Amino acid sequence: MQPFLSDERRPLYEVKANLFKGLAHPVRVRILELLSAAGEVTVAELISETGLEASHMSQHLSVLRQHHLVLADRRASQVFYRLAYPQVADLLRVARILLAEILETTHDRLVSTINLPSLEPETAR
Amino acid sequence: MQPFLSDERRPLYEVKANLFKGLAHPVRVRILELLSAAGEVTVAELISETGLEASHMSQHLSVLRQHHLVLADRRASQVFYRLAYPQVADLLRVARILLAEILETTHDRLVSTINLPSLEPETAR
DNA sequence: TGATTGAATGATAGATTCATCAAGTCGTCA
DNA sequence: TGACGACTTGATGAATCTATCATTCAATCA
Repeated sequence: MQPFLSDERRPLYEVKANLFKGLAHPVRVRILELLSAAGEVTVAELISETGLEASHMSQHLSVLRQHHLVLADRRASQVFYRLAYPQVADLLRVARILLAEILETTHDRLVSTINLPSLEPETAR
Repeated sequence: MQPFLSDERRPLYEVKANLFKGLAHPVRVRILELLSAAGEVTVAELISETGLEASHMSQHLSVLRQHHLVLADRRASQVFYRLAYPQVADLLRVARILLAEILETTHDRLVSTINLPSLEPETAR
């Protein structure tokens, strides 16, 4: 495993693919969205919000930390997480825009597939 | 496997994670970047550009198609690929911006780690 | 101090993804 | 037609990732 970007000679597309790997899990996306919305959240809140087992949550948070996507700091007995950069939220936003486009197009295609090749004559109308 | 977004009741963060999965491989990022830059590229060009084995390239192209990220069309004996949506290029761009930010911060931290806790007195200068 | 709660780490089996090779499809052209 | 070039699909072992359980660490408080 080498989710780090330490090696500056690594081609950009590898580093970029690596970033996407860090985002490639529903739980991690969910975490980042919660942090985007709330600014700062404790692990306990993340757990109750997602229903995940604590150690499982910790593992995903660890992945996000290794990818430099979130920052943690401990205050008293709790650990608070937040986005490491506002650009992380930008990335999620742009992804959502792309998905909206894809879903719309796919939906349209589906609808026209249903409507056009019908062998029956239009009923009523 | 279900890289499709057919199920509209699926929570958005799952669909989003799935999108990122489609992007989570250096070869696929590379392909998308080539398509972003050139508009339209044949499989043969992608192969010679990346040095990949044909079947391997095909598999990655298949993943990208399933994720609705690229479109293929056959003209004569060759198959041309292009981005399915300009927003795909946007996503790559935003990722690059985020990475630049991360790399800069990481680099700065590294430099200050090297400079500050030095026990030696500054040499010459 | 010892017990308790919040969180991280280690270990591991099961699931997914990747790279490679063999085989198949589709179009062109001799 | 049939042989070749351009791709795609299928199958498979190796590598990676995920979910779960057990253990450990860190801070609070009785």
